[in-house]
Amino acid sequence: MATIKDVAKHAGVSVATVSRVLNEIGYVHEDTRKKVEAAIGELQYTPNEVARSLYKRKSRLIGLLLPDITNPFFPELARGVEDEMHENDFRIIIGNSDENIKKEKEYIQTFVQNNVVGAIASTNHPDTDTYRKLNIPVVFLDRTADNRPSVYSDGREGGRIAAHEMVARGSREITIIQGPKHVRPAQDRYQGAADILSDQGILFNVVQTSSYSFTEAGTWAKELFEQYPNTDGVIASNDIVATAVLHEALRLGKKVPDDVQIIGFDDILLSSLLTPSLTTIRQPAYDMGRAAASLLIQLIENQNIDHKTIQMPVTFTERDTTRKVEQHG
Amino acid sequence: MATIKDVAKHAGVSVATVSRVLNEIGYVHEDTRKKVEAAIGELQYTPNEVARSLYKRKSRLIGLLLPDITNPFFPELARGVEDEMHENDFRIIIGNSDENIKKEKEYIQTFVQNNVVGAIASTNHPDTDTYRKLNIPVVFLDRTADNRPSVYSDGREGGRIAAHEMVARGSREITIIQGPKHVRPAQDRYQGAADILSDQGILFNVVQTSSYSFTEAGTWAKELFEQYPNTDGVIASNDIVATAVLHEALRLGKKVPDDVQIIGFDDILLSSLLTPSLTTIRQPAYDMGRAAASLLIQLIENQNIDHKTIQMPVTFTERDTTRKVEQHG
DNA sequence: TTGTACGCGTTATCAG
DNA sequence: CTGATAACGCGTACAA
Repeated sequence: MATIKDVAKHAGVSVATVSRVLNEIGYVHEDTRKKVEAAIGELQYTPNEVARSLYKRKSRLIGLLLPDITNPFFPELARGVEDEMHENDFRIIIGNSDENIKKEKEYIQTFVQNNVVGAIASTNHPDTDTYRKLNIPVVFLDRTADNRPSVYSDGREGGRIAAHEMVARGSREITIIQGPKHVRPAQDRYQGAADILSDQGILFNVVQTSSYSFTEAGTWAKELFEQYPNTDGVIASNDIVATAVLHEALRLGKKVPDDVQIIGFDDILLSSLLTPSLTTIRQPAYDMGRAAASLLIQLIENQNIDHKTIQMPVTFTERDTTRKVEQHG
Repeated sequence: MATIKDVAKHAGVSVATVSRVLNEIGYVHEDTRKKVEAAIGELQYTPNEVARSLYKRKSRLIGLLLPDITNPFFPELARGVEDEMHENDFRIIIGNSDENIKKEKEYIQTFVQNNVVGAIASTNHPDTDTYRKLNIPVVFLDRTADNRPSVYSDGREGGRIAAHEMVARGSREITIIQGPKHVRPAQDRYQGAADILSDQGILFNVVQTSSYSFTEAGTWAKELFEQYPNTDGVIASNDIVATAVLHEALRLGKKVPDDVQIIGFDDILLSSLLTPSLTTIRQPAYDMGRAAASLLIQLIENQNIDHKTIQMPVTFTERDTTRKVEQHG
């Protein structure tokens, strides 16, 4: 790898001059600029980001911490982040936390050790010292923190919509799957749904789950129908769980949506491909990723930020696990 | 952030001594070690990886280049890489290439600018200068390169198995979906299947596709059944395409697997959840990621490598888009 | 308009 | 066993 020194020698100038043309700063004569540029071309020189980073105490790297890239929801998020960052010449160091505080802390630490200029984290523990003591901007994505920059979708509203639509379509004994207690968006969804149902005086059961793993989801789905065999509507905490419920319902010989309606959350690719295809509350995952990246960049560049918190809209995506509502005049 | 200098001052020693205890190199008196360690603890000091990287001209970072993390096959790969790397204290800079040579080159360049010690790339263009001129080890993952370190699964054998099983289950007018021309594993699968079918003198059609996007897959699926309405067996280039074919077949009122059998490739989560669930040739994606990471680490540490090329086995995963073969005595 | 020299935080060499 | 100090590649005062 050629260094700035090589370029300087090759062009017959000093490193300072090379640096000037590189960074387009200060005055440099047109002729010498040409020489330098020629040298850069010949040597195929590209600046060493590490040296830059050391000197400036900041890199062009940002850290992205996700629970598990293997969960279909997160790649969308990640891709949104990546695209926006790439367009702005930032690169990404990525890590999977498995919702494990220790791993999380470890990653955040190596992020700072590598001089990242900011981080995007999807964490359930935004209020730990890990983040509080950080002196780089952090945007919380999906999993929210009060009064901290964050991008998330309106889970509560999503829950409300789900409940509302399900009732409108005739379910009367609804079961809400509550999702992991420590996962805030899951709780928001639950709350929203529960509120509506309570308001309308409609009976509902609650099933608590503790992870998003598909195999475990199957177990809970079984329990659900054992405990509440008469459930005629299930509001799941996400599409993975909804899928497990759908499979179990079908396995039990129930007709979906006639015997039991199901509404998921997220709208991952899978959802539209199931048979019957899954009605769900869609989160704009890709756009959330982009928004988070965009917000982080603003934070990094210290621009004035109006809204440090961005809530994205959620949309009812009607498919075949819910009944059609009659079109009256 | 505390620096080594701060620690030195705090402990009343020189930076050299701190460096020694940090790196456990050379002699250092037990007492002074204690002092230094105490200082490190109090100041919560962690070494600046950037400075280290600058001096040593190598970091603890590796680059991971994937076509598109949004394609369900790649997160598995990525996770395998990440887990293995994490266990060995390497961190990952990730990039999506979209199979775009320019983007690819750009990423590789920023990888080296950041002093990565190695890279894992899933690329269709391993033979470009981008990689040839690189003086860090690169492991090619999934997409293979001759005579270069690589990890891939046996696509040819997979194709053979698919053809064999499909014939054994009675299909007589088979259509092979060939997958993008520039994607080597797709061509291997095609070749394997075509070989078997030719050998056995069985008629087959070929449909060529040019991407793995799901929406486009739908179009090809339509074309397939328009052109070859009597097809009674489809060997798809991957599970995404197979899913599109399944949907189209069902839409046309065909019975699967009675009228038409379908075999996919990869075994992504989706496949087991479809109705009917998808018979497929499974690739051990996660393990492939881990193997690639492991191989790269060996390359980095310059250990003796016996097999620079690792071919992973592929397994026939029988589900419900193929008929059951009779169990004779 | 250009060059010299220092510092970013570390490691390694070489005296002591 | 420990401490100065040069060097890694770059950017920027400051001088010329």
